[in-house]
Amino acid sequence: MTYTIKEIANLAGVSKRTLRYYDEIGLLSPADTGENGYRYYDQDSLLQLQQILFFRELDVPLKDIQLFMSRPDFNLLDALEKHRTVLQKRAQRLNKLIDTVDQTIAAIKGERIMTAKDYFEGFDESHYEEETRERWGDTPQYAESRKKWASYSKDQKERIKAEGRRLAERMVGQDPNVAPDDADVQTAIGAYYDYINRYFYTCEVGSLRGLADMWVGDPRFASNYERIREGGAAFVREAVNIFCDRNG
Amino acid sequence: MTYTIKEIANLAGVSKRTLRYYDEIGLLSPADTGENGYRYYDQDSLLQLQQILFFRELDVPLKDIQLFMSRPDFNLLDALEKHRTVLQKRAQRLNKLIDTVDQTIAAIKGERIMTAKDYFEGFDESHYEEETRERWGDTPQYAESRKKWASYSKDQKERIKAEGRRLAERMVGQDPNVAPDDADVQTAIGAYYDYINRYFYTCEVGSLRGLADMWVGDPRFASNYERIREGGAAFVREAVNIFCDRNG
DNA sequence: CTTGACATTGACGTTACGTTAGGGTGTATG
DNA sequence: CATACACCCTAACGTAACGTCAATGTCAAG
Repeated sequence: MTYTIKEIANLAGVSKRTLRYYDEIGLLSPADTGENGYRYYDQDSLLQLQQILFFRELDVPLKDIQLFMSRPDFNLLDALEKHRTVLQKRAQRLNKLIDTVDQTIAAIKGERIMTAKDYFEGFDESHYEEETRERWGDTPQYAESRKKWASYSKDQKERIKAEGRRLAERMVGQDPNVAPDDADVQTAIGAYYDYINRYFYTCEVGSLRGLADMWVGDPRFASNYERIREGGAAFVREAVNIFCDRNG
Repeated sequence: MTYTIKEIANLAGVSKRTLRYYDEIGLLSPADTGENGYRYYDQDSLLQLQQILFFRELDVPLKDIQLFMSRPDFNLLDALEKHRTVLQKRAQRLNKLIDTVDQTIAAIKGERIMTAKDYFEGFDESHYEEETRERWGDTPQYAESRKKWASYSKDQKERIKAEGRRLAERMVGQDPNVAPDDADVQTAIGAYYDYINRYFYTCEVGSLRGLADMWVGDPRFASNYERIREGGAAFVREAVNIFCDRNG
């Protein structure tokens, strides 16, 4: 199923201009571009756009969204659960503001005394943003990947993302007959490890185990891996564990 | 009680730059400016800033905020109650988004089937903004005042607001001895009526009754009027009724 | 084969500030 | 009395995330 730009715009409730802009900055490229230059989106574009809109809703700058979603350790389920808690915080904040409205009304009617501070209860959201940043990694690794990422051009980013997809696919092997300790597979994992260190953040070999665990639950990886072999993600996890045992 | 720019910024949780900017565009001028150019704010500034922040929270453009708060029919209590309902709508919307998160998680786990539209439930807020506009008068009068307002320079706006305050004060009379049907008072009301028609929107004489009713409950007018006479707002309302009876 | 609803790429405009840069002010302290 | 230091100012440029033309190409339907 493919969608024209207007269809996806109507579905998601965003403007066509927004989608072109997201394409322009490399945040959301169409799945396919026709001979005529028309943009065509697919099912996966929809999920990506949904993620983008969740981040945007939470006031994350588009550049950061791009980084988060490109990082090797980005995980859909994890992201959704983070969105959930931040959305709840937001709802709490709105209720605080409603309280402030009520108190102000009462104060105007003379039924209540308020301090100057009370009039602004709920407005200052700085500590919520703090939490968001914390959640999305205000860690040294995050800082590092952010810095690196900022130095890449749009084309470079595009190429890095593509390379990530290519390397990820190589890890599952060429055909269903190879074993997890196959030399090619192990080499591919090493290449992926280098990829992370080169383009994102410095990490230990052991960190790969966590990533491999994630991939098992992530439909974006799973569906790709299943095309090669049944239980593709589990296979990669096994291979990664072997790699870590040998090189950790 | 006066506040320096830093004090008010800390109280409200906004930046000093924001306050300077609001001064620059004439949205919130300091109560007083020192010889040295320092901005000094007072209690009333706090209430005004709170209003601004409520509007801003609801994504109302600063230009519109300025118009709304300058209009003769702006009423604090009314505004607060409108904010309240819109804030509640927002909270509902957030809950919708949380639902969408949960559904998406369930869909990823294969526990649920979603249509393309379902993935974006809660994002499109256009109809909420519609409501906001409706509430704040997507009426011919609103359109008129908006158009007029847009044509004024910053200085003109400043002068118009000042004239409004001046005319409003004149309506309560010079001293506690004059009667509501006093010639000067009635002239002042006529001038205020002209003021509305000239600078904001075309209205019937009878519309003044509604305004006068509002003023009785509005602390900003009340406190000004009380300085001249006890029950100043009620006095003005009576005078306005007489004016409408005679000129309606 | 034209009409009308689609699509495209520039390119400039806008909002609401953030961010220096360069400099004056006010008060506490050595 | 100087000097540190925390505060204030204006002026000016920069930015994010699009909105809004303008000029042009494309495609399905009548």
